[in-house]
Amino acid sequence: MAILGLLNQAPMHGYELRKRVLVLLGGFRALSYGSLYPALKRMRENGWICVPDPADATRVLPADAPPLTGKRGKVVYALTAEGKERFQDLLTEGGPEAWEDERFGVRFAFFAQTEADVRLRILEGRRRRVEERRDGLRASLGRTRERLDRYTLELQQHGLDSVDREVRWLSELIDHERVDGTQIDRKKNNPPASTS
Amino acid sequence: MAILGLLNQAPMHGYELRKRVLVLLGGFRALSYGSLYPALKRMRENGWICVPDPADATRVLPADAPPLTGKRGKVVYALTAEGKERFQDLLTEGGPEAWEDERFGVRFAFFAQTEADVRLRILEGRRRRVEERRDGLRASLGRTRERLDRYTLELQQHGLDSVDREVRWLSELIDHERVDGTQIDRKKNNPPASTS
DNA sequence: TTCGTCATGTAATGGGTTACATGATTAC
DNA sequence: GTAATCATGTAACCCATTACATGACGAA
Repeated sequence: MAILGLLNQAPMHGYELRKRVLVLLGGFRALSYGSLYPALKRMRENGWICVPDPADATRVLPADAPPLTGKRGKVVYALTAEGKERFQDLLTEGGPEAWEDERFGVRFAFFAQTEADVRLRILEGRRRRVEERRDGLRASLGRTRERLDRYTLELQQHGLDSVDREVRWLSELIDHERVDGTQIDRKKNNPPASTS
Repeated sequence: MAILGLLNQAPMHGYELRKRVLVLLGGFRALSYGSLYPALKRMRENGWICVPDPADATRVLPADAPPLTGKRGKVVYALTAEGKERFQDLLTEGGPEAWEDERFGVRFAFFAQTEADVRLRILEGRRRRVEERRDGLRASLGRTRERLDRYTLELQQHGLDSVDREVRWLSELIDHERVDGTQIDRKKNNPPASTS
């Protein structure tokens, strides 16, 4: 999704993509080349992305052509129509896939392009998820507080504080969304315009 | 390390181990069976853990024996001498392996059994690591603040706040360690007693 | 007696990383 | 000219998950 979303903003080559993904996800850790390039290959085989001919932008290089052995240059990728469609589909998903830890970050990074109702659904789902974790942690901490050594206690407490903070953050975002949402709802009586 | 450390506290069977690991790591996510049991198998082959005969605790079941097909019971694992040694070695590690994200949590969970100087080294390494991330994030945020949409900004800001909080947490722990450390150093002029 | 949870395990699969190999371009 | 970084890719590997298969035990 990160790749599709970035290519949706502008065509670019793999190396550039890698740096952008890194920033997008908060500089936590870069995608390795051994992961990035095969992914691009697969996406190309799936027809989601293509390599426009630099000499003639109306033409697209065939999917199996350009090893360009010996002299490799930059390979600029662009989204195809299917790729855009696929990205739009991902943008519409509002189920658990969108709020579990692995994807929430990427999902959130493209919130500006996500419909208001989907945003709200994801934020609420995420909050429920994090609240569950918080309650579990709180319960376990309450049960075992006496038996734990200083460090384990410290670790669990810090973990609890962290999820607590995340819940508050999400709640603020949700409140904000609700305010914006009602404002918009009052303005438009027609279905949400698909601003593609 | 989690498995070795838990078995170092008391022998137990796989299922129990799984629950304990979950609590140890802050309830984030349980180890899957497909990961746990093969790991136990490997550790047994390595001679780190063994299965004492329930009928006669002085005897140990051979490593290849107990599929017990048809009627399987609980398989209680215990650390061997080599296993304890291996765990002690892990406890002594104070390099990057100990402060990178993947291991710091587990490492910290066994701090009560870790020497004071190793603890300090790990905490300082960890802090450096998180500070680096914070500075990178801050710089990137400063550079791109104007061009970012509300949500990306919100995400990066929240990330920055999180690492900031972690740095403060680590600093408090380090201060605390330093105070305790000097107190202990004053008391004992002899090398640190190995309180095994 | 049936449902939930305890309990152990394997096989297929997926997704990532590391290490390697190559070469272009830029800055000093 | 040479070091750093840009740039693309492959192959081997590691490690975890999912899905599956089996069965014991306690409570309703």
